[in-house]
Amino acid sequence: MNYWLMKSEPDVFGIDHLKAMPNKTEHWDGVRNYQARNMMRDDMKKGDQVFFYHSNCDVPGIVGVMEVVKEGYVDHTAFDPDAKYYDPKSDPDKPRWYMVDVKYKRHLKRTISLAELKEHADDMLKDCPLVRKGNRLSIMPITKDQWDFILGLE
DNA sequence: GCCAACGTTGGC
DNA sequence: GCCAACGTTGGC
Repeated sequence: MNYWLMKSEPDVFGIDHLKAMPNKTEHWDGVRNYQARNMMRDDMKKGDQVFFYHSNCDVPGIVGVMEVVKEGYVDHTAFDPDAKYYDPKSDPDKPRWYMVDVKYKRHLKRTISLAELKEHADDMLKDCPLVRKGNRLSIMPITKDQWDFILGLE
């Protein structure tokens, strides 16, 4: 089993939105970055555990846990001219973008803020892109050690 | 294949 | 709202 972190803006789609979905499950559409795409298409497996991270908000940080319930499949919103993340260059015969389905598991007891995580940027989280300046990856792998460490902060 | 220009992300 | 960092685009 692998571990991940996925970012989303709470104003657009936050953890409470996910929890409110039917079956507490939603497809993670709209990712238009190749690195993140590759992870969803190739590496994220059913049962993998995922941190839900809130970005672009008052207190950016990890707010909860979710689980991959459907592995990478074509992000059809790329073909929809009315969709926010429409990509005219993505051809249905040769799709460019993929997504996974994730299911809400739980909120953390408290938000583990980016500021707090950065306190460990030189030791436990040294290799975690999240705490590196200028990081813009919206999906990133988390090692088991990092995962356990972060949950230990809760 | 290089790289400048541009757009986006996301913390602050 | 600002701006640093970085990915993408497109001219050459």
